[in-house]
Amino acid sequence: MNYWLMKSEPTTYSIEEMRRDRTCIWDGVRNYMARNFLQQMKVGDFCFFYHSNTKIPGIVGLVRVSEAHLVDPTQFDEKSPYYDPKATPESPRWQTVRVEFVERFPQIISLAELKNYFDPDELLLVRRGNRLSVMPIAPDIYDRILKLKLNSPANPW
DNA sequence: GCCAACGTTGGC
DNA sequence: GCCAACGTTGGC
Repeated sequence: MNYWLMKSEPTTYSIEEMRRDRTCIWDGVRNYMARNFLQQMKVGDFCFFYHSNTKIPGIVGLVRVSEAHLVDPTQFDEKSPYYDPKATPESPRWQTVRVEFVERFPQIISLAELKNYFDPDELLLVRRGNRLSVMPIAPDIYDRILKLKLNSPANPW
């Protein structure tokens, strides 16, 4: 079992939409390192759902991989903002996964809180200059984040 | 809105 | 293959 964190801007796709849809294809990732992590995901892996580029950035819920090794269909769609003219159905460039909703956390675990509790060497997310939208989470760090969720005082979101 | 950090592109 | 220019991410 592996653990991950995936970022989404809530104006693009939020945890509320994820809860409504129950499942979605995690399309639109156009960074090779992030794609390589997506390729390593297995059915049943857990992913933290992170809201980025918003007033209070942070982890807002949990999803689970329900299908692995999917071809991202948006790369072939000329009308999609994620269209990639260099990708063809014969040799696609971008793979991804389908995820299913698990839970929306009662409180956000804010980036500020995560920075307080974790060192940059344990959690990629709080490493300076990090821009990865898909990243691995070590199992022990995953457990500690879940405990934070239970213990963290109510904060606004 | 600013800007640091970083990835990508393309000329050479 | 180098590297300057440019575009994007995303916190603040």
